[in-house]
Amino acid sequence: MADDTALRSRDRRPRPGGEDAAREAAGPDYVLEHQVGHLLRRAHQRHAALFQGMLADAVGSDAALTPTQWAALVKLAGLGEATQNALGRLTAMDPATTQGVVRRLIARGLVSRAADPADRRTLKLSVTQAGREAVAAALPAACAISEATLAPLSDEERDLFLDLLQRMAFA
Amino acid sequence: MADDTALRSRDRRPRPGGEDAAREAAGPDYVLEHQVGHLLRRAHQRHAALFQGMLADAVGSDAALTPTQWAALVKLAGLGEATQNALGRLTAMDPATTQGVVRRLIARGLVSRAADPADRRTLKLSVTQAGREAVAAALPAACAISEATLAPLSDEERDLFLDLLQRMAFA
DNA sequence: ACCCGATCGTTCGTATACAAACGATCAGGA
DNA sequence: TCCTGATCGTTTGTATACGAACGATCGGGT
Repeated sequence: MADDTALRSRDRRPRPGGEDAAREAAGPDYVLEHQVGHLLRRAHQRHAALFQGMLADAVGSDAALTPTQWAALVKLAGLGEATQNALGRLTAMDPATTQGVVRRLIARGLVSRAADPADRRTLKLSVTQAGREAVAAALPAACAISEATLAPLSDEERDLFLDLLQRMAFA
Repeated sequence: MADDTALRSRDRRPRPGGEDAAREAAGPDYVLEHQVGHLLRRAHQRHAALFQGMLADAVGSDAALTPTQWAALVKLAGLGEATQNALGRLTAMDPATTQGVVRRLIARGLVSRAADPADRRTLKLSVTQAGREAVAAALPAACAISEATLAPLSDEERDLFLDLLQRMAFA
């Protein structure tokens, strides 16, 4: 696997045209750290780290939920009842992902499923009493996490950022 | 997608006090769609979809790279040479993730590894000739993808958004 | 009544992403 | 010298995330 076609990476041979070797290698003006995609990924990573740490501190690491699980649980709590795929659409998860998330929530006793006699394809999901208590217990932390994620910005910047981000997300 | 917040909880008679059932269930003022974390996740998803689609159109679905693979490849091309973990740190991947990404890049012949006699723990990575050609081939698409991701925003908004996002990502 | 396209939930395969633990190696100090 | 802490890359396990394919079911049109 270690073929030797590699070790000519640094033969910087300034061509008469004047193009620079590093620019030739990485491309002109393409700085990874300035690309939206990379910045979105890093910001999302930072939020996920804050979420995991702060929620575990608030409710205990054994009762902690992932961001995705929290999204599904809160959404379902607000709906009262929903089909699995419908819940997935409202939380931006595809059916395969939703299946895993819901399965873990059920395994924890936070969500229950029931067959729908009117449509035998679907599953009616609802939040159990333990699920409602979990939402109530985690809610203050969830708010604090959103706060902490936005901490680098001033109040006016937060409003502006959220507005622009929303347009980026739902375009 | 018409989101229906109208679906209220099922058997709820409005109490004389006036408190609403959905608020009681999901918590007051916590609207998932307004949380930074959720918006970051959706925006990141949208970018990933654009990336996959546009890059496949540009270089063919068989030669396409994932956003993470592209980040590692471009970064390594700019460095000329790097250790695996060092490359991971520069692209915000932990060692376990980096290992998988680099392994796939090597399997495609875009990156090569060499032992470092000075430090037998490390692996020196570099971009192969095929890797440099892949970078050159994908670079226009990469720029177009960043453009397309920012398309919902005006020019001034883009600058502002990137500035705020950078502070969110690197705080 | 039948058919046919759409939707439901599931499964498989692949690719991030991270925690945790591991052996190997390095660097520095007693 | 030896020891000790740090770093390197790897592996395992878990959790998103998505494409693709699947059988079951629904609904509409004929």
